[in-house]
Amino acid sequence: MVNDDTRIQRDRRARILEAGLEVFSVEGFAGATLDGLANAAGLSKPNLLYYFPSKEAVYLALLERLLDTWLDPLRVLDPDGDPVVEFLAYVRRKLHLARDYPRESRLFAGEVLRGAPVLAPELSGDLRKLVDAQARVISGWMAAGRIAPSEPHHLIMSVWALTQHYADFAVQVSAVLGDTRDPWEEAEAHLTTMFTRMLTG
Amino acid sequence: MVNDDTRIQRDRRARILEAGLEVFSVEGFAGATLDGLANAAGLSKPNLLYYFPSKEAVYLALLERLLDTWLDPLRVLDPDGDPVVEFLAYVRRKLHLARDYPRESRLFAGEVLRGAPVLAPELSGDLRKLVDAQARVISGWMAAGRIAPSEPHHLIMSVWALTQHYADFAVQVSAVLGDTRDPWEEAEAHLTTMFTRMLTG
DNA sequence: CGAGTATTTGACCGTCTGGTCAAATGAACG
DNA sequence: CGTTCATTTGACCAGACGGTCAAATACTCG
Repeated sequence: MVNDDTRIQRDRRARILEAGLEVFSVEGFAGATLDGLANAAGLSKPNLLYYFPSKEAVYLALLERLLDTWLDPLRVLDPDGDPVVEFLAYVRRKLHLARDYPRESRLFAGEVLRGAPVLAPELSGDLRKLVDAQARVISGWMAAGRIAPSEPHHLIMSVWALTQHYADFAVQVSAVLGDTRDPWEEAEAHLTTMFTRMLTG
Repeated sequence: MVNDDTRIQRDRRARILEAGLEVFSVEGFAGATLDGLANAAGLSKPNLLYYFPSKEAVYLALLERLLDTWLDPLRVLDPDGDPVVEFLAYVRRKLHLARDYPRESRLFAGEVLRGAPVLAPELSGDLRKLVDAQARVISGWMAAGRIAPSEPHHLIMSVWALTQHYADFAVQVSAVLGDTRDPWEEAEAHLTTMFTRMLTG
């Protein structure tokens, strides 16, 4: 049969990856167990291993998929648009990404925290190229006097640091703000203010 | 003998905590092993357990000690000083803390990432009080028109997010900046610029 | 239906891990 | 020196963990 990917295979793999996201993002790679993974996926352990050869394979597949979903919305920075509008749109996109995909954010954070044993090559490869490209656009804006000068790479990293913080340190954010407030809504206002001032000098 | 803590006990406990910091900050609680811990401390496993009853006890002792060293330099915000100078000094203090104690920073980050199973009470207790106090000082400055208005809690969290980022995501920072640059020096300049603009509107 | 393949599972295994224990060693002191 | 207490250790254990395997079950299609 030429059919290489049956409906059931797609379904099981998807469920395993979903479960993996849930488990790895909370327990970390070391803390997660095959039993827990299988349980969260609603499968028996050997059944899970029928679809992925090992725990590490699930983790790898997850990280691989992550980088796509994660970096893709960040590629668009139109050099010809209004710099402040463009940049603020970028900030909002990144913030919404953290808000809507907190597990992905934490999974990524956990990897990098441990020294990125798996993701290191991607970081100094694809990621760096992406940042360099955006830094060039921003540099252009600054050179043209359209936004206040600053260090573009650090500016971009500031966006990451600030947006991811709300996802990765959600517990701390809630503890500090209290339960009655909406961190994400406030974050959007705050970051808008902050980066507007940063860019307009 | 009235002496309840011999020289050798202090030494061993200190070595264990030092080893724990090294190991837990890289491997996380789940990833760390007693053997690895004992090895890093230069002790045999049962010998380590002679000083701490369990792996968790080492972790707990570490987190407990952490909060002191970690939050203490952040208490000083003089309401009567120059707001921008005061706040920038705060930022620098926090940045140097992250630079000089990256393992502590990562240990803390790992805890909070996993939902702060241990530290949660402290976060909504001591930490929140500390932040509230500082937020009040900042609010006062804003009300007096001495700095541009913004949300004080988020302003403070921005400092944390940005400074810790350079320690917790050091691998990513290096990957993005390349090996020839000095992240910490650049970070200090960048954060000075950023928060100056933020505060002066 | 029946043959053949895809999927699922219970039982099992070797290894690692956190932790125990009794015995050995070392230090202090009269 | 001998006694006493603190420290250290090799040997050990029970449970968890990652992973295997052969057998059972479900599914597909002629």
